[in-house]
Amino acid sequence: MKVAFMVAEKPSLAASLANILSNGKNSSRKGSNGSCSIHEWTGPFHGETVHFRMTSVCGHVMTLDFIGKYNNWDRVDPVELFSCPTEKKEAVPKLRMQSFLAHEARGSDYLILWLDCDKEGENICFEVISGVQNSMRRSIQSPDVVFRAHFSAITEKDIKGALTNLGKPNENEARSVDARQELDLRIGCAFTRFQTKFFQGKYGDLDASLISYGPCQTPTLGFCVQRHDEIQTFKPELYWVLQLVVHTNDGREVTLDWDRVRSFEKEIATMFMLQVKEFSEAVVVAVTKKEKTKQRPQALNTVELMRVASSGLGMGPHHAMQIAERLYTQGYISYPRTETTHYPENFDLMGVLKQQQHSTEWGFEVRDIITDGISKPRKGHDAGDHPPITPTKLANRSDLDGDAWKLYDYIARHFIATVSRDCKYLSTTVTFQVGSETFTCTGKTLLDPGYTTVMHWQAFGKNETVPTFTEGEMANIQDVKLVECQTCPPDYLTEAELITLMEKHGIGTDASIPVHINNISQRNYVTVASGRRLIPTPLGIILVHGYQKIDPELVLPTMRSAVEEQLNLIARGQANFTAVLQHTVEIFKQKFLYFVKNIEGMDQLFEVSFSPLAASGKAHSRCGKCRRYMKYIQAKPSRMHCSHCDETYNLPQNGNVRIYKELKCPLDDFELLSWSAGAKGKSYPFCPYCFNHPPFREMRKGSGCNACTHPTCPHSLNSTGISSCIECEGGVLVLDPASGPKWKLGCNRCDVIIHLFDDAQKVTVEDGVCMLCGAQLVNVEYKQDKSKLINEATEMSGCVFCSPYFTPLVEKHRAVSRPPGSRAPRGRGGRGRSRGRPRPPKDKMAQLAAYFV
DNA sequence: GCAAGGTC
Repeated sequence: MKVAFMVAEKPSLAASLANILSNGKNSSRKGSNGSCSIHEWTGPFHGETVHFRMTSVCGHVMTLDFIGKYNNWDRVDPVELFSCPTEKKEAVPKLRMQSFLAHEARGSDYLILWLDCDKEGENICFEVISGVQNSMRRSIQSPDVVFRAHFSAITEKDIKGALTNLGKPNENEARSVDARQELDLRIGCAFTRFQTKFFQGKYGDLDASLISYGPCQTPTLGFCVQRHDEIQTFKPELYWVLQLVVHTNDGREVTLDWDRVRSFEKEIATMFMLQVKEFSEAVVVAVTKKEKTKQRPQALNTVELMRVASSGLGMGPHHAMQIAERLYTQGYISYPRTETTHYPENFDLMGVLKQQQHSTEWGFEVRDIITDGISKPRKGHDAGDHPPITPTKLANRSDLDGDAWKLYDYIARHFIATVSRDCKYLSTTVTFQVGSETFTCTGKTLLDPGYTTVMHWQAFGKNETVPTFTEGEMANIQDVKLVECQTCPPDYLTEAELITLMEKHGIGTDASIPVHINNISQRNYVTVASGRRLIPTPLGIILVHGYQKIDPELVLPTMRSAVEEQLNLIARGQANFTAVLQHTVEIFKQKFLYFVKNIEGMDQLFEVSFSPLAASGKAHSRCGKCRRYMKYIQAKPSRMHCSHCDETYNLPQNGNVRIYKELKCPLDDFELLSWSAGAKGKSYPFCPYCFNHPPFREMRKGSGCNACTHPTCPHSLNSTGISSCIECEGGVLVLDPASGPKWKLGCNRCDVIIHLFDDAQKVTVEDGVCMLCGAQLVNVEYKQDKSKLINEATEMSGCVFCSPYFTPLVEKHRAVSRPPGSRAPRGRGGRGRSRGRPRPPKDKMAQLAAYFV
């Protein structure tokens, strides 16, 4: 039987498609990469019965990067990034997606691509094709091997229709994405590296380990700074409002609105007031009643979800999407990333509604709708991706924790609102005449709350009704006065407004908008204030003003769409890929060169707000070259700076740096420092000079004394190493001599930590080795009354792994805040031998040799 | 250490 291999963009879609196409009769198994599943069934295709095998990727298979040597920030001039070679790498190496696809496609006759129907999806089609091309039974060049399914909704009609009407993947669209990737990479990285190195090399209090530039994040920041500038340059203006208070016939007071609203000239306003003051009564000249409608919402898409999460629930878009993702994988809501606000024609609205009818929160309202019949949802926009976001099963408050519940509550209420009636009210406007001047008052009377019973935050307040007046009635004027007011500056941009601006200008996508907002906040360009308003920091303001000074296009919101217009030429086959790419790269290279040449313009702004390196930080430890104190700059990235030598030395990050007993490095005379990521983290002594300029070939840049191969220095690996690491290949467990009284050994490669001899006064590594395992012996000393040794001994030597009297005092851990991607702890256990000791070296020199293989 | 775009 022939095999048709089919690939979707994500595992959930593969499952839905398989279910539809097989009429629910498919078998499923987990794929070798642990993330993707394979669904199989037999069915008709091209006039015969074939075996269908459907799986998915997880988004892009590949990612673009510069070839290795161009990733060295110290040796590469950023301008080279506009022309240097690039390569495609696996986007998530641990998924081993290429080999997974090649394996599952083996021996297939047809390849049917079910990727999302957008340009990114088209690009992923070709990533899949290149992954499976050697696995197919026939060449992918053959005309009837590779097919593309085009679908605009995940419905039975659409999906089955797509299978019987297959097309071909669109190479032009895919190529336009290739071009976009290359442009973003070259432009973003060139500007980012240049700015970062330039300003970090000059200023000590930037508090930013990275000063990034990007075609999406920078215009995003631009919006926030633009509002800041509007606030700063705002000049308040005085204006006057004529306020009239009349009596109703039941004795209440009503303040009326002046038809002229306001006057910016006091004399004129005063003149009107004097005219009105001539009268003691206002004539009711008209009472108009009009039925008005507040429309129920359209079906929910991602951007609206993020807006409401930010403005209504106080959740940032990034956080909100993480929670939405979780609700989705737990089966509470439908796929949360979609642009569509229109339910598919055959969407089972009643089915979804019925799931909610026993809710303790909104079951009552739901049952009402079921009884009265649902209102047809408003027409929305169908982007052809996923259906709108809806609940998919009932959750009660106790099923979900805080934010997850808040988000689910909103999604459910929003859905119910879309099938509810509109809110209807009567708007009554009473018009009063006083001499030449007209005044009004307007009130609302609720006729039908409709959807606002479930979206209760949109319901009317109680005091919005207007008192009854009848036409021709005379109302007593209680008071006439002129109120002096001032125009107010706008407030800072809310996150919700920013999302709207980004959407409007096509900056980012529904999936990347939260990422860009998160970026500008994490990079310290904006802070999130109360009400989730975004206030730019001095750094953010200077960056934007700097671009505006040198080349305003760099921060213009139109820049992204201008580039995309070029890319669309490729997508539509109207221009040659290479020609467009070269042309656009060249433009940005010229912009880059101009920016570099004129960086002084931005630097002048930095000078005003930031302090030069030489004036930053606190005197700390001595420089080995000039013997003067260097300054410790704490702002990210923390550094040491010698103002006399005008040198900056990088430091290990994310921990505390202290002076280590005023000891010195024998090689360069720099004062030794000790770095620690806290009591449960890693720690080691280091020389600030060797850390940046490793003295030995085998020592990597960014290493401490625990990786130094100095033959005699008492702080080197040679003197403080105990044994090869019990977990990783090639690492050595080294005593941190500065860690007491919470003594610890740490691996100099991985994040294994061994806590030992708590509260001991002194721990030293001895010359001898353990006869059993070859580890260096250790000597421990306790104060008399603090001894934890057997018989309250104050001093003892032995092997931390093999000496039985030591084992109760030794405990293995993993450093907290271990780097992402590292393996999870494998449980407690101090004795390496228990898991099969990985070849303990026989002696110190062998140990060193083993370390550097 | 960098971009933006997919997705987990």
